Amino acid sequence: MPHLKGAQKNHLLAALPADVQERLLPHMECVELPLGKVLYESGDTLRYVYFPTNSIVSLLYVMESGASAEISVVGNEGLIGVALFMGGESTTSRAIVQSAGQAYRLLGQRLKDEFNRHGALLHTLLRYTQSLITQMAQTAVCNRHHSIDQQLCRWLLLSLDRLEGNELVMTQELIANMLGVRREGVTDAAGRLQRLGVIEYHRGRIQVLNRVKLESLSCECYAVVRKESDRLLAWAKYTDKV
Amino acid sequence: MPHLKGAQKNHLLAALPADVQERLLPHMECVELPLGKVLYESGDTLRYVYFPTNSIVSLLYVMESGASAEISVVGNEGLIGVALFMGGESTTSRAIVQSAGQAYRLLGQRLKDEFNRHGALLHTLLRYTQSLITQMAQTAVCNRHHSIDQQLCRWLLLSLDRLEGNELVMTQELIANMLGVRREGVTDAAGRLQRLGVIEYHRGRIQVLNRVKLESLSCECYAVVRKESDRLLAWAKYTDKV
DNA sequence: ACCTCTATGTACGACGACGTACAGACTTCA
DNA sequence: TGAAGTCTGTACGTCGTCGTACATAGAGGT
Repeated sequence: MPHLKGAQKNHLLAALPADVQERLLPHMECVELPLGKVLYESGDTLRYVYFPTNSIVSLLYVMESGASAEISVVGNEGLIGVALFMGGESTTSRAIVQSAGQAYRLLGQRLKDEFNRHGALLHTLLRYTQSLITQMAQTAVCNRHHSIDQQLCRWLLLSLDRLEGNELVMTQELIANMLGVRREGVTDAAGRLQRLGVIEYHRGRIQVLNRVKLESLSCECYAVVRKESDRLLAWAKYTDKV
Repeated sequence: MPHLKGAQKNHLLAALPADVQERLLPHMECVELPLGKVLYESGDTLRYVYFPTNSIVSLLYVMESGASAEISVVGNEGLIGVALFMGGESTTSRAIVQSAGQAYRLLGQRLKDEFNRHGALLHTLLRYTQSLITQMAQTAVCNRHHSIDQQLCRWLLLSLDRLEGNELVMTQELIANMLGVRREGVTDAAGRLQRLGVIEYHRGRIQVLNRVKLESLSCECYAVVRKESDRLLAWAKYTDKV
C-alpha cells in the first residue's frame, strides 16, 4: 500500500484507523511547497487542506501597516486549514511556507465528508485543534512577557520538532518576520546563542549544536506547548470516544 | 417555558434549535459568578461548562513567576470549557470571573452527549471555537505590536460588547493583570482616556462616554475580532450543514 | 470621628526594543 | 573577473515599558 507509507510521515494521518486512511488516501496528492509560498491568504475561502510531511508552514497575521506576527507553526504533527472543518471556511491569518518541503493535499470537501461521518477523524482533528489553540495562547503570553532571546529559543525548538535533523534553512530576516521583531534584534540574539556554542549559522542555515542548553535558555512557553501537544496527541487513547 | 427565557440571554444557547434546547435546559442550572471566582484552574479536568448571561470570564495564563496574561474574554456570546468537547478535557489556562454576574452551568457529560449526536450543537460549538481562536490569535498580535493605550481600548471594547450598558466594574489593578502589564501603566493610559473625555472612572467603576472615539483610538485588533465573530456567529446560516 | 484598607496618581532611573544608517562578507551570475 | 544582490554585523539616539517608591484620597467599619 504505497499511499499509506507516505502518509505515515504525517502524524495526524498516521493516527487514523486503516479504513479512514483508505477512504482519504486515494484523493490525496503529494505537492511541493517552496519557501515563501502562500497556501492561503487572510479571508480566502479554503479549498484544500494540507498535511505537511517534511515542510513547515506558519500561520501569520499581517497587519494594516504590513508588520506581521506568527500565530502558530504547523509541521508534520498537524494540518493547515482547520477553518474548513470548524465551519468558518476562512481565517484572518495567512498560511505561508516557512521551510520548503512536501505535503499531502486534500480537497476540503473530501475532508468534510469524512469529518461528517463523525468517526475517528472528527475526534482526531478536534484534539489537534486544541493543541493548536494552546500554541496560539502561549504565543500571546510569550509576546507579552519574554525577551527576543527567549522567543528565539522557543521558535527554534518548535521548528526543530517539526523537522528531521538539527538544521534549519532560514534567514534571520524571515525569523524576524515570524517573531514580529526587527531583523537586527534577531541578529543580536542569534549572535549571543552562537557565542554560547548553542547554535552555529551561516547565510541562511542554522545548526543546533546543543539542544539541551537551547531548552534551558528558552522560556517556559516551549515546554508548555510541547507537553500539551504530547498529551493531546497521545493517539492511542481516547480516539474512539469523547 | 421559563428555562428558555433565561437561556436566550446567552447567544450560543439561543442559537440552538428548539429540540436541542429542550434536551439541554432541564439539566442546566443558573449559578452566581462572583468577581474573582476561578471556574477552573490550569490542568484541571473540567466538570462543567458555563454559558454566561451577564457575567464575563477571562481565560488567563499564569506563568511560573506568577505574572499573567489574558488569552481571551468570554461573555454572553460563548461558553467556558471548549476543552470538554474538543477532547482534551483540560487546558493550560485558568478561567476566572472578570465581571460578576450569572451563568448557566451544565454537566460536561450532558454537553458531550448532545455534541455526539452530531447535530446543530456540534456545528454551533465548532464555529464558536473558531471565533475564540481568532481572538487568541489577535491577542498574540496585539501583545507584540501595540501600546498599552491601544490595548486598553481594545480590552474595554471587547468587555463592553459582552455586557449591557456602558459601565464596567473593574479596578485598574485587575485590568493590569488581564493585559499582563503594570498597574501604573493602566493608570497612565486610563488617565489619558479620561482627559480625552472618552471614559470616566472612579474607584473601580468605568463608564464609557464616547464609544466611537474609543474605537478610533483602539488598534485594528478589536475590529478584526469583532468582524470575524460576527461572521462566524451569524447563526441563521450554515448551521445545519458543514 | 477616627483608623484602615483600597484605589488611584506621580516620579525617576533602568532596560529592552525600535528606527535608521551603514559596513563587511559571501553568493550568484554575467 | 567584476558587478549586483543577499545576508549578517554594528552603532546610536529615541521611545515605551518596567521596577520601585511614595503620595493622595475615597470607602467602610468601629
